[in-house]
Amino acid sequence: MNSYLDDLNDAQCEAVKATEGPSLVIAGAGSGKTRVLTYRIAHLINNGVKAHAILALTFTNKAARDMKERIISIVGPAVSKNLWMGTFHSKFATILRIESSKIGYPSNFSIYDTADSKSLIKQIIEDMKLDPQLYKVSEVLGRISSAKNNLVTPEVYANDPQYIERDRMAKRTELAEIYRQYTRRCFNSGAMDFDDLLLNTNILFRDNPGVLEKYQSKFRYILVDEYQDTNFSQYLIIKKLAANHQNICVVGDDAQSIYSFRGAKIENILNFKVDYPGYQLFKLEQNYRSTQNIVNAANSIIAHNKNQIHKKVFSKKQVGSKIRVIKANTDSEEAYIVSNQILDTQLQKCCNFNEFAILYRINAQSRTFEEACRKRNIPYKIYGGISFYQRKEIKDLIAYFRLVVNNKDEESFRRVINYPARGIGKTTLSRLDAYAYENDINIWEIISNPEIHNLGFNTGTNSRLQGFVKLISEFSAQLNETDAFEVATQIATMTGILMELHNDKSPESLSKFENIRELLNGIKEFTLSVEEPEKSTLGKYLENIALLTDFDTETDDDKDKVSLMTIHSAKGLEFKNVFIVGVEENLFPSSMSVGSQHELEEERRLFYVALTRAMEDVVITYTRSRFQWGSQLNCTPSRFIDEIDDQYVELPKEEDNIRINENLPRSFERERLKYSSLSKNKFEQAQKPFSPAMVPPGPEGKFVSVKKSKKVIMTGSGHDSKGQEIKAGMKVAHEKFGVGEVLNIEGVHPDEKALIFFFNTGQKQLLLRYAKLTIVG
DNA sequence: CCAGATCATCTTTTT
DNA sequence: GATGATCTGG
Repeated sequence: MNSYLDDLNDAQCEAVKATEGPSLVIAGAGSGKTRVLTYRIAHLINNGVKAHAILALTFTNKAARDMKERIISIVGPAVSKNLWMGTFHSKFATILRIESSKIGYPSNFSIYDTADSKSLIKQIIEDMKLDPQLYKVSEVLGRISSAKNNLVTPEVYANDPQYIERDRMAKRTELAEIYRQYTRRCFNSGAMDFDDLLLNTNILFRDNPGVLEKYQSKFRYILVDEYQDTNFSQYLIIKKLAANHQNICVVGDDAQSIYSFRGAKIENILNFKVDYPGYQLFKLEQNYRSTQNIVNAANSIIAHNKNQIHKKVFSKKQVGSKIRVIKANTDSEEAYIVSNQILDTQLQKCCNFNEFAILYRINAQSRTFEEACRKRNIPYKIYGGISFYQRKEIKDLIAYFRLVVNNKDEESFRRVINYPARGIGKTTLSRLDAYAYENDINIWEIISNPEIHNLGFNTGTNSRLQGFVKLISEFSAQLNETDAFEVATQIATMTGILMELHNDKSPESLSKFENIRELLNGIKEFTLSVEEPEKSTLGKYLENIALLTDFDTETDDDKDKVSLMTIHSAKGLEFKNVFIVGVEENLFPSSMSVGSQHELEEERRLFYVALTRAMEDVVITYTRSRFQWGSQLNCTPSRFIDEIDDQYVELPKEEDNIRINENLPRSFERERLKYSSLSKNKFEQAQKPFSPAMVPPGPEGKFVSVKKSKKVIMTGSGHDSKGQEIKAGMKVAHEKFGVGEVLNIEGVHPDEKALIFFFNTGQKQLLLRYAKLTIVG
C-alpha cells in the first residue's frame, strides 16, 4: 500500500480511506485531524480525483496554507495546483466575484471589515436621528450579524414576529430599519461585509439553481475542518453543495467549540447523523501532542461540562510534569514572572523562543507582557489585536486603493475625502449625504455628475470636489494597464500622503512613513509573485489582502519569537511551553459569561483549548489585582483552576508571594549583568526595541515638558516642583507625574535604578534637578 | 476648517 | 491607557 498511509494509526487510516459518502470525524485535541484531512486529500488525488474537484474549507488562511504545503509535499505541486482550499470567506468570495452579476453586484465589490461596518452603522444611526445610547453600534452590528448568519434578510427580519417582539421589548424598534438601511447602503456602495460573503452565497445558490448545479457537479469531494464552528449560513452552503454526490467529510471536536458568539452552532456536528443518514463515524482519541498529565488535566476540566459527545482522549507520551499555578500580586508582576520563567526555561531546556506561547483571554492583556518582554530583550510577536492592515495610515492608503478600484465604496470615500486635508468638511459631506439618501444613489454618482446633481455648492467647494473626482478617476483609468505597485506608489505620492508624513519629523510620522513603505514593498512583492500580468492589478491585490490576518503576514524575522495571542487565535496551534495568564474570575471566565450555563461551558471549552495547546509544560498564572481602565481591580483565582483534578496540578503555596526574588537565579543574574552598571550606553542598548529618542537632560531647575503618552526614564535622583526628592528607586505615584513604575532590579544601588513615568493625560510639566531623563517613544 | 486640548467611553473572543 | 467625540480659539 502507499507509503504515506503508514504514517497513520488505524483510526486515522480508516478515516482517510473512506472517501465515498458522508463521513464524520470526531477528533480530540492533538489527535491528528489536520493530518487526516491532508492525507485524505492526497489520497483522493492519488486515486485519480482531479484537484479542482475538491473543495476543502478551513477557518483560517494559515490552516489552509499549511495543509496545502503538506499536500504538495506528498503528491507534488503539479497535480495539487487547482485545489480549492481556503477559508469559507475567501473561497466563497471568489465564487461571488465570478457570479456577481447574478445578484446585482459588481465583480470588484469591496469587502467591508468590522471597522467599516461599524462606521457605516454609526452613520446610519446619526442619519436616522436615533439615540446613540440606546442604539449602540457594536450591539446593532451584533444583531445584524446574527440575523445574517441565520439567513434572515431585512425583509424577513421586518416581518418576523420573534425579532420584532424582541426589539420591542428592548425598546429598539428601529433595528429592522437600521438593518434595511445598512443593507441598502452596502449594496449601493458595491460592498459586502464578512457575513454577506456567506449570506450572498446562499442567496446566489437559492435564486440561481443553474449556478448551484454548476458548483455541485464541480466539487465532487467536500472537506470541512473545524465543523463545530460553522454557523447556519456556512452549514447550509455546504449542505447544498454536497446534496447530490454526498461525498462530504467533516472534521471537528465538540469540546473545542468556542465561536458560538459569532453564530457557530455546536448542533451542526451533533446533527450530522440526521442530515446524512448513511454516514460513517470515525473517532480519533489518541493525543499525540501532549503529555499524559496535560491530557488528563484537560479531560478533568471538560468533564464539568454537561453538553458533550462522549470520547476518551488519551496520551501515550511520557507522564510529564504537573501543571504549575503561579500567583502574582499585580498584573505587571505577573508579566515579570512569566518573562523570567521564559528565560529560565529557555536555558534549562535549551528551547527556542518560538517554543513558548503566552495565551490570554482578551487582547488588552497583551500590553504588560509586551513590556516585560521588551525589558528583558525577549523577542516576541503579538498576534491579533491591531494588525498591520488595521493601522490608521495603512487603512487610509488602502481606502484610496479601494476607492480607486470601486468608486462607489462609500466607507473608503468617507475616509479619504478630506485626508490629506483638502477643505471638504462636515457641512459639505452631510449635504451630499442627505442628497444621496433622498435619491437613493451613491455619493460618487452625485459628485462625478455635477451637471445632473446640482447641489448649489459655492465655486470653491465645487472645484475641490471636482479635483477629487479627477484625481481618483485618473487612477481608476490606469488600473488595467498598470500593475498594482505602480498605481499604489502613484496614489501614495500624488495624494500627498507620503509628503505629509515625510515633512513631519515626529517619531510617530516616521513610523507611519516606514509602515507605508512596508505596505508598498508588500505590493511590489505581490506583483513579482504573480505569473500572469493581468493578475497583478491593484484590484487583485485588494482581493488578496481583504481577508488576511496577522498570521498570514509572517516573515522570517518572526521565526524565533515568543507568541502572544488570545486563546481563540491559538486554536489549531501547538507549543512546547504554554503560559495561560490572567486565569481569574470575571476575566476567564469572562464576566459576560458567568451568568449563563451555556456561555460558561463555552468558556470552559476555551480553557480546554488553552491547556491542550501545550506539548510539555503548562504554567497558569493569576494575579490578586490588575489595572483596568487605569484603575486597580481586585481579582480572585478562576474556578477553572479548582476544577482541574488535584493530582495534575501544583498549586502556589501561601509564601510563594516572594517567589520572584528567590527562585530565579539565572534570569536574575542576566538582569543584573544587563542593568547593574547602568551606564547610559548599556541602558540604551537594553532599551533598544523602544528606539529611544534622546532628549537633552532636563537642565537644572528648569521645566521639561513632556507630551502625552510618552514614557520618561529617569536615572539618578531629582526633585519635583514642590521640592520633594525623588529617587529613581522609589515607587512614585504623584498627581503630577502619573504613575511611576520602578524597574525592579535587585542588587543595584537605589540611585541607579531606573524609574519610568507614564504620562496619561494631556501635557505635563516636570521639574527635576540632577536627574538624567530619557524620553522614550 | 483646523489643530490642539479635554471629555467620555470602553473590553470579550474573529473571518 | 487609548481611542474617538466634542469643544475652543485661531
